[in-house]
Amino acid sequence: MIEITELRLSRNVDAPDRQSSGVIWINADGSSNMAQAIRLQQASPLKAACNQCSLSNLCLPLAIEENDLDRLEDIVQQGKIYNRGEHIFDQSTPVRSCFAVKSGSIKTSIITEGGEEQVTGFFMPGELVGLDSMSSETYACTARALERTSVCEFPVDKLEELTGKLPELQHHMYRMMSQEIQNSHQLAMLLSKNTAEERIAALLLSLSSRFRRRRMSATNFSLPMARNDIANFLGLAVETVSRVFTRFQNQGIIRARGREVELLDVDALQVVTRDFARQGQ
Amino acid sequence: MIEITELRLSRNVDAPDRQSSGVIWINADGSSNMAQAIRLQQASPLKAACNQCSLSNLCLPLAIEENDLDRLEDIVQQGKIYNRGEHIFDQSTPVRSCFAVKSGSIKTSIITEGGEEQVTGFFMPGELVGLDSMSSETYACTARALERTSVCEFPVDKLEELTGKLPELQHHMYRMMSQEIQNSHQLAMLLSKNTAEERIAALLLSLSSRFRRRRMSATNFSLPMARNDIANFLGLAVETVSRVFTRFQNQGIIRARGREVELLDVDALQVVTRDFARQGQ
DNA sequence: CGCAGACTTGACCGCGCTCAATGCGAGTGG
DNA sequence: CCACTCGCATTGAGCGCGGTCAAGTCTGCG
Repeated sequence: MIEITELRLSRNVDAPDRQSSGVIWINADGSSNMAQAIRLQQASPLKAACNQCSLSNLCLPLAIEENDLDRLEDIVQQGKIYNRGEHIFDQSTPVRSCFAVKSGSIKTSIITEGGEEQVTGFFMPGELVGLDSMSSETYACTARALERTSVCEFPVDKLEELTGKLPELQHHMYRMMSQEIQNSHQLAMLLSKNTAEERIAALLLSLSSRFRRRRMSATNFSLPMARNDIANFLGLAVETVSRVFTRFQNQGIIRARGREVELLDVDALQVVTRDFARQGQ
Repeated sequence: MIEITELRLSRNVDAPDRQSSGVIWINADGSSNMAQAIRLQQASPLKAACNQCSLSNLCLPLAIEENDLDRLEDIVQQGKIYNRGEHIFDQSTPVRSCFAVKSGSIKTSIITEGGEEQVTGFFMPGELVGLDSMSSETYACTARALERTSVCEFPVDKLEELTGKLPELQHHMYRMMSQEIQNSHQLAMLLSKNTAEERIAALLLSLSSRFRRRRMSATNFSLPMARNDIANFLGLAVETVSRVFTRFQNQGIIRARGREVELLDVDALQVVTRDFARQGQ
């Protein structure tokens, strides 16, 4: 049985990531985390602390033995920050790295010769961006930050070298890449067979399950992307997305104000996505 | 610049594959190749001869040094034959192997809970099937032979083990898998943005370029799949596919009788696929 | 020869796109 | 503080592409 709730990368996520969000916060005693951060960086300039990362149980470290973890930490560059709209990498430029989202979110898209954009995916914390360009000459897509976003960078040449030495990591890479293929096939299926309502219901459920994995509310979250991106991703017009949202709202299935969304009737959403399948049997 | 001509796996192909087609032919002198084949198999029961395969320059051997080739031959099971409609593997069954097409052709598809089928790809000689299930527990799709088809089988556990030892092979696997992701994204794009004519033109061009790689005619070939499969793959109704074919024929762009197709005006087809892009700039 | 499955063709209609206007919230400057 | 703007989201009216339904034609195969 196939769950349609995974439209994007089932490599998962976890936990509140306050300490990894790249935000400087002020403690009650007036101290901030900035001083610590600077001291940490100075002590070990590029060395990351995957073992202390709240996402470690579902990011790449998940596939690695405790004692091999430092080998991964040797190659990763941690904690780069991108502001909303900034490019993490650009289509057709030479591939250097793939990236793990630490906090925030990323969208990837392909630009055609004519300048048309096609959004190919949304990436949430703990998910890996750039697998579609792994071992390629140039990036197959462009990755942009949807909000203030912090990422960990894995140079592909070093990553390849490491996976050659750590069979479990290699296995994990294969699994994630084939997952990526499957997700893309699921998307293709959604695009070719389903109505606007079914597509949007599927997306909402996908986001919901991905928020749940981060131990955040699965029914109450805010969309990281604009309506425009949703429409583009799902092969719809913006107006259609808007109309479906209000239709769902009138039916009492969801409540939406701007990007804030509340799922009031998850079962109903699941019924919508399976609607087209019912007549099959 | 992105070519839309690659809807399916750019891992390529080559050459007439008469000797690898699994067909027994009779020579002018009355002798056949069967005796030789049997003798060969007896001499080395399961050992394949990748170095003698006409597809070796574009299949997996392409990534391997001459002297390492026997290590690949050790794990491959060569020359299994499937008749039209037979299953190479089934969705949701445990993953054992991925397969390279030697001759014939394969379609892969996902079956939903409701019994709906979605064709996810067509595979021609030299192309690798099953990458979407690499390192998974169970196959993500079902693979069926579209005609009499011979394949080489690579057990995934042994393949993984081998890629850990041969960095170039690992690199090649990554590249093929990311290609697969890219192709699937291209398909998603086609499905979400393009008209029926554009989709079909793109498919014809994709097939054309893949025939050319096998040093066969790029303008004169016969479709391995039924109209039904084309429609399903492209997210269209069979009737629409039919109508577009006749429309193209009336415009003098192609000539089609049943599965036999002749591309009369390749440029016109390319214009069709780029049509939607023109208004972008 | 006759049947079944694949393909083609035609008539009709609905979903979702297009075009256009309006609503709304955030940021900016007077 | 309000007025203004800009980007984003919503809502409405009209229509065209492609799906559906229904015949009819072609083709291969027993």
